[in-house]
Amino acid sequence: MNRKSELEGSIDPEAKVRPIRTITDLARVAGVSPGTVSRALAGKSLVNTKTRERIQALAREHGFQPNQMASKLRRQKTGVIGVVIPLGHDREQQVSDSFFMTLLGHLADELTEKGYDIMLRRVIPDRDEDWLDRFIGSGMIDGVIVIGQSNQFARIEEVADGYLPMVVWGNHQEGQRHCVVGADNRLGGRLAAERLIAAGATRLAFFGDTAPFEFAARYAGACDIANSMGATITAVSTHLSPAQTAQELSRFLAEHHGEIDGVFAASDTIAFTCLQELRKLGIAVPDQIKIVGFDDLPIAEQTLPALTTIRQDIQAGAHGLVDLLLRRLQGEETESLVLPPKLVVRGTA
Amino acid sequence: MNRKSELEGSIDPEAKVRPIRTITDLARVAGVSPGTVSRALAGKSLVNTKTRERIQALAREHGFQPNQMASKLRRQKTGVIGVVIPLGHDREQQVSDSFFMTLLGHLADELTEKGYDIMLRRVIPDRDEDWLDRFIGSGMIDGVIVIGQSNQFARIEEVADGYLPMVVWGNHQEGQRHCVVGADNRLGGRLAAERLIAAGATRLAFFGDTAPFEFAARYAGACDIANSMGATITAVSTHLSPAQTAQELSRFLAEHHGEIDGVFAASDTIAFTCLQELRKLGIAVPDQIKIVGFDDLPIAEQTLPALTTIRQDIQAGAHGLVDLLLRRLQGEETESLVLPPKLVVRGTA
DNA sequence: GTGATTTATGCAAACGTTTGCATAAATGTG
DNA sequence: CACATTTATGCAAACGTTTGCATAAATCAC
Repeated sequence: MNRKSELEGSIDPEAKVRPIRTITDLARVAGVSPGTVSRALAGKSLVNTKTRERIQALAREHGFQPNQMASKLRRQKTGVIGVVIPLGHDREQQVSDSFFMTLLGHLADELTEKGYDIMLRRVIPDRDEDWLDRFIGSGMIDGVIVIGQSNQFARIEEVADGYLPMVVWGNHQEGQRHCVVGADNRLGGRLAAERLIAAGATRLAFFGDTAPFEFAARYAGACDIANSMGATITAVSTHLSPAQTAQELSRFLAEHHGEIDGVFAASDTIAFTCLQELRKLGIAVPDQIKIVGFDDLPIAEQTLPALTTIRQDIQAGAHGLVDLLLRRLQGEETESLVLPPKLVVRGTA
Repeated sequence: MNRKSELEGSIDPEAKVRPIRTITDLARVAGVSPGTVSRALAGKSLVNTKTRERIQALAREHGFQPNQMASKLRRQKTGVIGVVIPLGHDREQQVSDSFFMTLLGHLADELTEKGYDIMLRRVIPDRDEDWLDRFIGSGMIDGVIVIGQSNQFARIEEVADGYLPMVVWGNHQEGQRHCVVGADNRLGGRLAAERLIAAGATRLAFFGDTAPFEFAARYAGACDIANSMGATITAVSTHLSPAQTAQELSRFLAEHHGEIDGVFAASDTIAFTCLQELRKLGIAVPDQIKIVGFDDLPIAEQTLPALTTIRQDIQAGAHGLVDLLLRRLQGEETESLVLPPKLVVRGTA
């Protein structure tokens, strides 16, 4: 390839390297004004059909596209939705957590379909107070989806007061001001506890960190039922990092497995770990201890025994998040969306 | 809230709504020129320490941050890395595929740490020829990471000729021109076949779509060994969507399970499905049929029997991708990075 | 105290679009 | 054919930064 040498003397338009970097360049080539090119590429009807097509063809031929930064700056719109994953209460690995990842996948589908681009950002709120304001105020995004409230409920509430186009995945609290989409975690907790008790358990344990609101609500729901049905329940706090969780569960189960006969795991991931630790200890599931998880991840049906769990419809969740956000972008003050969780009975309870 | 009415006559600075939207606004308040504010916020040493701190404090107080679009436009740098997932050979659900999702999580970690933002884009190349050019030419990103070659090898090669800051996750072919990071898939295939044969299998099957280069290489590696060790191997093509895969495997196994005694699954996900189908059919693993997967996803150790598989170090992969990309952003013409896969023996072979 | 150097700031020109307004050309009306 | 209307284009002013260059102020050397 001796493009460079050809470049100088050449008159062959095919041979010279594309000098068309701006709309003005293209305008020169097309013999029109930049404004016309802009309108033509935007497909506006104000420009003559003939010229429009000619310009579009020219653009295609030269592989030209208008600079997005300039466009966004001028139009004060970015066409980008921020997706932010706060790692508040536990910074390890959470972004790799199956549930969030699956949700993100569906979000990508939904947003792409609506013509939006996605700016993904992980933040560690404990290290950076202004994580949300900074993202919103950056001028890079038209709206934001927050995946998980983590321990940032207060901060999110605060921001919601002055910023409409934000939707959050998480738990719905009575009277909260930010728009949230999520399963009815408390109901889910009730379903789980009901199932455990129906399967014969009376001494329950809840495995999972109760700091995040989602998990706290699940626990609260389970307590509702346990209390009203005469069962006992104790919360065993774990951390989200898989390695830590395994260790914590292992220790707890080794010492206390005789004291419980039913486990409600705050997530399927925790349930899997629990299942594995019980197997190591030689404790039979569901005979000696019953387990109910939460999420219904795809693998839930592939464990042995297959996991009984509370299903969240992730796809519906993603759809809801995007739908509400788009409406908020139009200025509508949308209500939150609470999705019904569903008990899926398999082999562990 | 009667802000509007207060706004007019009010002199109380606390009461009026923030009028500080631009650097010029802040400059007026601070009694300096916009240029100085810009320099102060950028932390440049050209500006007096005293004024710099004063301006920074002022900015913090008003919650001001410079508009990124304008900044990016002016500086001709975006600080954004594009991450694109092409869904070439199978459009269903691939973005939710555990492996890619885990990789994405680690990428997010690495890029965030280096101060880059991430623009995530899913594309369906079959519907949109120019998926890659369009992304690169959009002016929104400084560089791009392509997750998976899919069936787009040729297109990627083509783009690589004229665009340096691109790194691809995938398979390395002899003499290819684009910079790739990925496991040595062929070697991985060899390890898998060796293990199956060492465990006693002689009639092997490969489960997975052989169109993507990664998978093709895994299959080729397995063939190397099968041929040299006197075992047979046949490829059984599946599609990536889990539902389809299950159906395809189910049909194949029902009819042909007697003809094979070892399965090399192109991915752990496929291996899980296979395991499940075999269980349904009452075929013992590993006694009647042995299985080796590929990836070593976290759940691999949680199935029963735990999955024997070929491990890819995803974190190292993500690190490599980012490292190479950053070097290419500096203008360096980096070589590809081939990571060694590792056999992890568990219960299925 | 004069001139040379350093330091801190201001000025104004980009960056590449989009779009309201003005105008020229084309069409229609009587 | 003169005038009113529609249609297609051009002009130029934003959008909000950053940064090279010029200059004013402060420091220094002698």
